[in-house]
Amino acid sequence: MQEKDIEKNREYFKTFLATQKLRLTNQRQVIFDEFMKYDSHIDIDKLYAITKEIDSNIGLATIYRTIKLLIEAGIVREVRFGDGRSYYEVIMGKIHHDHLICVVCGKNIEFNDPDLEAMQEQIAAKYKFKLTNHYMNLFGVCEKCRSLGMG
Amino acid sequence: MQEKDIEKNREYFKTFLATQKLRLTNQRQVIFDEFMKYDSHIDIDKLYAITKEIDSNIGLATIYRTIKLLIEAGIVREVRFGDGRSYYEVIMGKIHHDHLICVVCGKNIEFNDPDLEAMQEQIAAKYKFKLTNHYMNLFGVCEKCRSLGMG
DNA sequence: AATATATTGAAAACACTTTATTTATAAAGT
DNA sequence: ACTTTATAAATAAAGTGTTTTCAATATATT
Repeated sequence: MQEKDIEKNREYFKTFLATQKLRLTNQRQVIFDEFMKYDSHIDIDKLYAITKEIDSNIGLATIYRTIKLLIEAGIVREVRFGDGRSYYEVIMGKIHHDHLICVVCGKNIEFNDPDLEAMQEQIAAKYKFKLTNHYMNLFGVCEKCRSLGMG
Repeated sequence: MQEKDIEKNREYFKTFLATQKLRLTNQRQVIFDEFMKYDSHIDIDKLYAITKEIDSNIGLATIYRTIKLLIEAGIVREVRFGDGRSYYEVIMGKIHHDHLICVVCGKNIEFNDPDLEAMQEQIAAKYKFKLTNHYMNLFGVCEKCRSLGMG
């Protein structure tokens, strides 16, 4: 993400905390910053490892709690790729994207397709739903893995 | 599902077990039958409860193990709706469907859209992926919940 | 029948996540 | 500044859902 987008999100997070009468503690700042800097979906362990390098006695529970806050604030969302783990990614200030995952090598491509987005809206409208969010994961085998005969 | 489709799947499951040198035990039969009869995504607890009524000392571990077999056989797939639980649904002998979920009341509509399926194939082709499967969940608020002012 | 193999339920182990408790920190009041 | 009060933190403990272990049992093969 661009620094100006990060800055916007930081302001939003501050406002969110303020309205909830919560504090912007140092731990929350570190977690927020490292999360925004990381430019892809990240899992708890990775985020824990990264933030622990900045502030060595940050707790795992605090990571969980802060991520929950970020989700509540609408800055972040949870995504899953079928490996049982939860991943988190920034959504605020970014255009929506879906995932295309290679089941052999695990390569994970983020893509955006406006036509697809439009079609999803149409489907929702057909069932008289007002969409709030959506997740789409396409699983397959990438070109490289196919050329290596792996599927 | 129609009984003839269930029968087909049963045959397939039997063949699958045979090729793996596994046995079609009574527990596996009961779990298979109840799963097929249930006409929507089901979670472990529910399946456990249902099968336990048929055979009162069926174990939870056996449910997990049998579901794993059914997934390996390609008869069933796991789906998740963001509530932390895993659900399972029959895919063999049914056309693919996606899910439209009301975030207020939890209503879960299964829908199939051929145009959408085609578009997914196109996207995969663009990235030179060979699709194996895909999951799409649309989250929103249904008409009823909106009319009640719940979102 | 004897032997080998697969399957089971129950319990233990496991991984991920949440909650409870005590301690530390920050804000507000004096 | 100093005390009071409230909030957040780390750590540890508890809670989930799922998988694995294990001894006992059932099924198939010789």
